[in-house]
Amino acid sequence: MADKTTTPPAAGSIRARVRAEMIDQIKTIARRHIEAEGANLSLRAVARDLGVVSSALYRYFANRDDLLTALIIDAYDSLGDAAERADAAVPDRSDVLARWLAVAHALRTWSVDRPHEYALIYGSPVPGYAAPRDTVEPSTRPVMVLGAILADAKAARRLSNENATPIPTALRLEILRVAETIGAKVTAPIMARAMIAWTQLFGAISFEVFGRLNNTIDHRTDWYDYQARTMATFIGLT
Amino acid sequence: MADKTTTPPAAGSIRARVRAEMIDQIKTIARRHIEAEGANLSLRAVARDLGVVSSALYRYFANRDDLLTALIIDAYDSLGDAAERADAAVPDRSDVLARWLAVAHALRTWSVDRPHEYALIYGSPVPGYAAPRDTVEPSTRPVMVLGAILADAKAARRLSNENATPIPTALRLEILRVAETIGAKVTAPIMARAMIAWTQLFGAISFEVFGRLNNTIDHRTDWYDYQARTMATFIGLT
DNA sequence: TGTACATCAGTGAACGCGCGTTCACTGATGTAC
DNA sequence: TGTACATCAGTGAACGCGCGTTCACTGATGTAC
Repeated sequence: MADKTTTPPAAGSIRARVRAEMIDQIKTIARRHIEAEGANLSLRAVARDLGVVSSALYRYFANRDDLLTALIIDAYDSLGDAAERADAAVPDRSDVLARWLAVAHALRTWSVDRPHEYALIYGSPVPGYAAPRDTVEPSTRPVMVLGAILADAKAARRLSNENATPIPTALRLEILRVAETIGAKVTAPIMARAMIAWTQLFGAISFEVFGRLNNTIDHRTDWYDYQARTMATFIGLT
Repeated sequence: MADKTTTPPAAGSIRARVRAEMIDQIKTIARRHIEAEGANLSLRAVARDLGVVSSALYRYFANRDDLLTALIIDAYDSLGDAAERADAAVPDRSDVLARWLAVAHALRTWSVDRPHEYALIYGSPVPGYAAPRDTVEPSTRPVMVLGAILADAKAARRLSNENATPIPTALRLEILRVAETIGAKVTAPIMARAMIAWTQLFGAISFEVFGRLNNTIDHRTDWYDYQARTMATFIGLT
C-alpha cells in the first residue's frame, strides 16, 4: 500500500529501484521522528529532513495515514522477525523452555530499543487513525511463534496438565479457535494458560516501556527474566 | 496545582466556590474531549465548549500541561477510589480471594468505561509531556489496595508457598522494598508472584482496551474473570 | 542509433485551518474604613 | 450603611507558528518506433 498515487513503473527498472529506495528513506526518517516525538507524525517535518518539499511525499504515499500504516506494518514485521530469529537460534528444538525464554527476551529487547515503535503497535491507539486490514496479518506474526513452541511442547509432552477452574463454553470455543489459528492443537485450559502468560509478558513490557517501573525496579532484565521463567513454569514448559 | 496563575481567594468565600466549580467544569469538558479524541487535548476546543474565550482558561490553569496534569491526577484518584470501594464492599475481610476478584473487576470496569482516560495513565506517554511529582502519590493508590489484600492474606496464611526460581539479590531487595511500600510484609517470592499477577491484570486490561482482543475474544468479562481467578490461584489466594 | 513522445519526480505557491500563549482592557464583585 | 479602592473573571485582538493537502508547473528520465 505504499504507492496508491501513481501506478508503479515496471518492476526491475532503474526507476523502480530508485523509487523503492526513496520509500525506504521516507520510512526511515519517519521512524526517527516517531522515536523522537511519538505518534504525532508530521509529513512536513519528514519532508524537511529529507531535503524535499512536503508535497513531494505525495508521490509515494497517498496521505499521512498511509505512511503511518506502512510504519505499523513494518514494526509488526520487524518484531515478528526478531521473535522468529530468536526462536530459530535455539539449536535444540525440543528445548521449549529455552525457546520460550529466547522469544520472550527478544520481544522485550526489541521493544525497549524502540519504545515509540512499540507504543505504535501495542500502546494507545493513535487518535483519528483506523488501522486498515493490511495490518492484521503482520500483527499476528509474533504470536505465531508462540504457536510453534506450544505445538512442539505438546508433541514433547511438556505442558502443564494442572486442573484449573472450568471455562464457560462460549469462551472455551473462542480459546480453541485461537489455538487453531496459531497452529497449536492444545486443550483449552492449556491454551488459556499460554494466553495468560503471553498477556503477562506484554504487560511486563508495557510497564517497563511506559515508565511504570521507574523508581521501583532498576534491575529490569533480571526482573523480566524472572517473570518469563515463572510464566514458563506456569504453562508447564520445562 | 490548579491555580498557579493567581493566588486563590479566601477559602469559603463565594468567589472561591464559583472558582472551584469553574475548575470542575473545565476538567469535565476536558475529560470529554480526551474520551473523544485521546490525549491531543486542545485548550481552545475546551474553551469553545465552555462558551468562553480561550485566554480565559489561563485564569485557572497556567498552561495546557497543567490541565493535563490535573486530569491525570483525577484519573488516578478515580481509579484508586474504584479499587478501594470494591475492596471495602466485600463484607468478609478474610475472604481475600473475593477481595482480589472484586478489585480486579473494578480495575477493568473503570478502564473499559473510560478507555482514553485509561490510556492517559497506563498507555503510551503523551509526547512532550513530563509528569510532575504531584502525580506520583495518586498513581500508587490502586496498588496500595493490593498491599492491603496481601497483608490480610498473609495474616490468614492464604498465600502460596510454592518454591520458585531463585531471585538475584539486588532484584530481591527491590521487590522487598515494593512490599514494604505497599504495606505487605511478605517474602520476596510471594511479592514477586503478586507483582507478576498485577502486571498480568494490567496486560489483560490493555489488550482489551487497546483493541488486541478484536476478532479473537468476544466474551471479555468471562475471559478477564478467568484470568483474574487463575492469577489468584497463582498467588495462592483461596 | 536517433528522434518524438509519454511518464514520472520534485517544485513552489497557495488554501484554509487550528493551535498555545500574551496583553491591555472592561466591568463586576468583594473588602476596608 | 455608604463610599473608595483593590481584586478578580472574562474579553478580544494579536503574535507566530505548524499542519495536511491541492495544483499547475518544469525538467529529467525512460520507451517506442
